[in-house]
Amino acid sequence: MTDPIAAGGPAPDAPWWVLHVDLDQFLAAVEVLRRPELAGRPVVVGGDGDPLRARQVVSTASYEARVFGVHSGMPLRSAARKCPDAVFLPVDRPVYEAASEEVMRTLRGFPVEVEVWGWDEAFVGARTRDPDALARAIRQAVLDRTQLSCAVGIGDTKLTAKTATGFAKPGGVATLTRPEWLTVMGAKPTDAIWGIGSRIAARLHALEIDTVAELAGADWDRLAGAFGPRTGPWIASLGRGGADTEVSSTPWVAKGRSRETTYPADLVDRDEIAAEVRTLAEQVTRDVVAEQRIVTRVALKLRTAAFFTRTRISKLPEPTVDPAVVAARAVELLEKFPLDRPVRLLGVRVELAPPEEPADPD
DNA sequence: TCTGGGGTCCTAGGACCC
DNA sequence: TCTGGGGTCCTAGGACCC
Repeated sequence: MTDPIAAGGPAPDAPWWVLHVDLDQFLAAVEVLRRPELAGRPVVVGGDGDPLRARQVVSTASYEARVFGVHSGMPLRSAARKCPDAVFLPVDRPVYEAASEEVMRTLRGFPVEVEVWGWDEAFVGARTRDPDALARAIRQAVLDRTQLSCAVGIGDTKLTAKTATGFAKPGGVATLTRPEWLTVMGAKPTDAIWGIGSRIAARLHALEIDTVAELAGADWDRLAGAFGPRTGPWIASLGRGGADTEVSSTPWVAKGRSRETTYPADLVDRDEIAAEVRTLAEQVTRDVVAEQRIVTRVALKLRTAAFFTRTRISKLPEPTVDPAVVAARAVELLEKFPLDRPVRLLGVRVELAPPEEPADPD
């Protein structure tokens, strides 16, 4: 029952632990909170909430909906087919942002480092002799303050902590450390590792590396040769439970911002395409100017009806905050595309100058 | 199942300069 | 003058994640 952190603050000479906090079915849970009558019902959040409209996908499904095989990334129409009785709701970003902020504030109430990883996730770093008590205290505090349930993974690296969370879901606490890593993960396929997706798994397979244990035993130079000087060693370290133990409360600073739209019907008219590009460019510029940031590069993304995606990017002669300048450059980039195919998606991304250092008062 | 939107980091290759 | 090597900047694309 002793909880050195909750009871007496941080323990400077205690071991460093990495905790991973992951909110359960976050979007759906927030929606149920604001509409208590939905409790216990299958809830699907995605797109504009219209399950009949094409080209929209599920953002989050409640556990009641997951039972029917509904999961994130699935087209909304498929979800509707699998679970016709589900309640379909539109994505409401400001509400999730506010709920997320409340959760993160709760975490920061502990004497720990808090590194936010999106709306529904954070890493927590702490020196403590009782990480399990800390994890349970965090879970309880989040539940008390926000009525939201989370799972907490405890580890000695970000990777082990994140992996432990998978075993803790929903709403529990689990621990995994590097000494136990191979016992628990060794027999699993390489893409069970956070950071290794289907493409890298396929390339590893070509090297006759199929399991986590095989990856752990793989030759580093061979991996560096196959994947490059940074990616190779990084993949090798993942096979052993990862090496990243750093958790930092330093606020995240965006390097870029983007706005993109998949259109319900393909665009074919050049002027219409240009007008949409202009709109996206002006929007994203307003977004970043509101955050007092300055645009240095402009990228245009275009996806055809056949799902062929290409990007063109260019650096501005000088940084700008002028939506018209960004829009003009984005439209210029459009000329680099043949525009001989129907367009399904357009996106404008801006890259940003590092924020100004706060002025020295002296 | 016809496939969203918003991010990050890494690699590779060409241009250009010394 | 027919040929090298290194460094930096820039763009395109790949891969991953939530």
